[in-house]
Order: sequence, then C-alpha cells, then structure tokens
Amino acid sequence: MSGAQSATRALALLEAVTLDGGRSSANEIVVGMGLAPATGRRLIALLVERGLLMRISRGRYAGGDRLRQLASRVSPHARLIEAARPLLRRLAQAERATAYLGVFEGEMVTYLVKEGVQAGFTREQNQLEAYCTGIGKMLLAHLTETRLDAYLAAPLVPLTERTITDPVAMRAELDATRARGYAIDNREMADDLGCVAVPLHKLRGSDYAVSLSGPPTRFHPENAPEIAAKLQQAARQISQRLG
Amino acid sequence: MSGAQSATRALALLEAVTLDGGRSSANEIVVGMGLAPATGRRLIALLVERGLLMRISRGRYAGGDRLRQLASRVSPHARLIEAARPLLRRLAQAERATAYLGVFEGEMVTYLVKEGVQAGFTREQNQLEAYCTGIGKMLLAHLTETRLDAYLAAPLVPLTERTITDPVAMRAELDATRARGYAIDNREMADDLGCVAVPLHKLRGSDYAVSLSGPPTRFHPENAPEIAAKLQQAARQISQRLG
DNA sequence: CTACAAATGCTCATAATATGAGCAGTTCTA
DNA sequence: TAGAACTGCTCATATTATGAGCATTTGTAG
Repeated sequence: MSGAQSATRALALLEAVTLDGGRSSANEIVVGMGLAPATGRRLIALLVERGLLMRISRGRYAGGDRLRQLASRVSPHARLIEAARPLLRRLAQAERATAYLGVFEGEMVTYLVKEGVQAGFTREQNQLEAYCTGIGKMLLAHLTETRLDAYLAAPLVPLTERTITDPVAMRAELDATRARGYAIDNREMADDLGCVAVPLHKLRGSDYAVSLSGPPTRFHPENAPEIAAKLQQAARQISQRLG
Repeated sequence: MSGAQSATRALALLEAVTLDGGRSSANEIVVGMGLAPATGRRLIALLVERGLLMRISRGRYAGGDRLRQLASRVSPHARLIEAARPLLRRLAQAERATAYLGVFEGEMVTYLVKEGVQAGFTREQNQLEAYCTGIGKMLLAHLTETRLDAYLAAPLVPLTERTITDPVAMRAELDATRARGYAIDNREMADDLGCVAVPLHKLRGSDYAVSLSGPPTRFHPENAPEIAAKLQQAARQISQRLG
C-alpha cells in the first residue's frame, strides 16, 4: 500500500488499457484515471517496451503478447500443491509411507505432490494410468457417464495379476469406490504396493485426490477404513487452508 | 526508459516470479535482481494485492489469476484490425462500396472490420456462414483436406437461388477460387449483393481475407479481376504494415 | 514441545526519482 | 493541403521510493 506509486499507476494502467481492449484512446484512459498525460505516456511506453501492451494504432493500445506468455505459466494447481505439501509430508512421516496428491488430466493421473518414503518409480509431474492406482480409481469414480464411457473404450492393460482389466468389473469397482468414499488399490499396479485414496472435491474446477501407499501387508483392505480416516482428515485440512 | 524506476522493477519482478513459477523463493529472485529485500517485498506485496501474483506458501509466489483474466482479454486480431482499418476505409471510399476483413473461426466467418457504405445487416464481430460469402469461400479454399471434409459434412442452406449447396459443386468452386487467387460471390448470400475477396496469408497463425462488396451490377464476375487487383494491393499494404 | 530460521511487517531519514508543464516534431484524417 | 491528435523531449521541483534495522509471526526440524 505505502510506496511504489509509479508501480501502482503502471499496473492500474495496464489493467485499464487491457480491459478496455483498444476501444478508447490511451489519453482518455490516462486522464480518466487522473494522471497527467505525460506520466501516462511514459508508463505506457514502458509497458509497450516490456510487451505487456501493444500499440494497435495511433493512440490505441491493447494487451500484448507477453501478457499471454506470462499467463500461460500460471499453474492452476500451484496453490493447492503448496497447501497440500506440508500436510502430506506430516502424514507420510507419521505413517512411514508415501503420500500423493493427484489430478486427472488427459485420461491419466498426474502426480502433483509426492512426499515421504522415496521408493518406487513415481515422481512429481509423472503421469500414470488411472485404472490401477488408488488416486486414479477415486477420480474415475467421479467422472460423468460419458467421460467414463470414453475412458473405458480403451483397453485396460494388466500390470499385475490383480489389475482389473474387465470394463464391467471396473464399473462395479468404481461404483463401490464411490459408495465407500475411498478407493483401495490392492496390488493392482505393483505386487509390492497397496494404496488408499480419498477425494478432494472440486477445488478450482478440477477434482483432485490424495493417497497413502506402502507395503501391501499394512496397506491391505482390512486396514483401509483406518487409513482412509486419516486421509480424510488431511483432505479436510487442505480444503480449509485454501479458504 | 527514463523515469518509472519502481514500475520497471515491479514489472521485471512480475516476470521473474511468474516465469520461475514458485520454484525459487521470492527473496532469492529479489536479491538475484540486485534489489534490496525490503523493496522487493514491497513490490511483491503490491503485485499480490493486485492479483497478478499469488502467494503459494512461505516465501513462494507465482503468477496470479488476474494475469489470466487480463490475458484472456488480449485479442490476437487487435493489431491486424487496426492496421487494416484505415486502408480498408480508404479503399471503400474510393470504390463507394463496403470493405471487410474476416477470419475463419468456429466453422464460420467472423467479420473483424467493416468500413464504407453502412448498408446491410453485417456488423463487426458478426459471424456469418462461410459457404456463401467471398471471404468465407476464400478461407475455405485454403483449409486442409480433413478440415474441409468436416465442414462440408453439414448441409449448406441456400440463402438465394444462386447459393452453392451441393458439396461436390462447392469443392469445384473452391478449387477454382484457389487457382484464381481470389473469390467471387455472385449473389449467393443476397440477391442485391456481389463480392470479391482476396486472402491475407497466415498472419499471426490464422488465415484472414479482405473483401469488397456492393451492388451486383458493379460487383459482377466480369469486373472481378480489376477489383481483385485493388484488393491485392491493399492486402500487400496491410501485410507490410505489420512488419 | 522447544528452538531455530526464514519470512513478514513496520518505522524513518535521506536523496534519488517521478512528476507534469511546455514545446517541437510527426503522423494520420478530413 | 490544413488541421488535429499523438508522440518525444527537456528540466526544475518536491514528492516519493528507498533500504537499513528491528519486532513479530510462521513454518520446520530435532
């Protein structure tokens, strides 16, 4: 608030000109904001030089290409990732397991956060098949009917003996998952891995899920309710953090 | 360049933080730019307040939602529109006709500029069917095979007795148009309207075309070569203006 | 739970910096 | 061709940004 008057003016001008979209002349906007014409032109020249504004004709300016370049770097997940990370780290340490945050993108699961035991091949930003992971099945369970039809049109390649590859069986599994409120992966992706996942509903337009995974002896369907409860608590705290 | 130091710094910081995407701490970026920490934090606070940056966690910032909002207002056509407008106005006045600039968007033609005689129902930003206008046929003639197949899958509704509604005939017409280098609309959209259009190739990723239209007595196929020549000259000047 | 480290928020004197008026040159329009 | 609007420049003034330093909060690690 205090200080940075010229920066404040420059940003206000950037917004005003961009939102106007070249309808009014720059001078009109400048004086409309109560600025001296000379000051306004200086700031506009600066914004043009930086590519944030673009001169479209005599006295007309509009948002520039650099604005799009910068906006393309804005990750809609960034805030959620950093809100979830510390909670997932704590949970992973307490349970001596690995905690994930994932989202369904392009028919696959993207892992946005991985915290805890650093075993396995998964890394952040990795994409994995959805049908054989806890997070994947949890997210598939909340797909619309048409989206799910499209997804199940492709063959489900088995990764272990227990991978569900039959579309009918998968639909039943997803129905059960939705009814239960959490997903269970019992050695469907790897023989030495079990997993439980719970949803993080409709944050910022997408559906996310968090999971906890580890050795199948502990991450066994029998222990799933207890693990799911802890995940649900973490999910609640994450949602709370985002306000 | 001269003046506006704090604005310059704020914009540089906005770019640096956004491009970094929350990987480095804000402090690192600030000192990396040679700024005093206090100054950097002031500017970051300002950018956050304006929504251009968003705090993702302790010391971590990334591009904010307002950046996307502003970028969504950036019209990729804006520069071309204003570059073309004065030339089309001059041409329209000299020929006592109406000049248009159009682009193919969403299977239809969007009229970006209309200059000259203000008759008819067309307005800027209006979308019209492509198959019965000069600009539309010129743009269709440069579509890829698959895109044209998709376009011609929908029925061509006749607007006058002369509208081309047969897909086979339309393909022949488009081949002729491409070979000829300009499109002719001989009362295909309205009984009292003729039109000639020439392309403005691949400016900023899209294909645009400009046209001149008026009464069918003057805008008759016989006069098309002469009118097309004038349009081509205008098209050349427009391209030149964009550098 | 405790302690540590880093980020945040604040004040304040200094002088560096933005300001805006005014003029000259340019570019577009009528 | 004439006129108007945009553009680019200089310069003295004082408004305004600056950055150091300290107090507070917040998150992390042991």
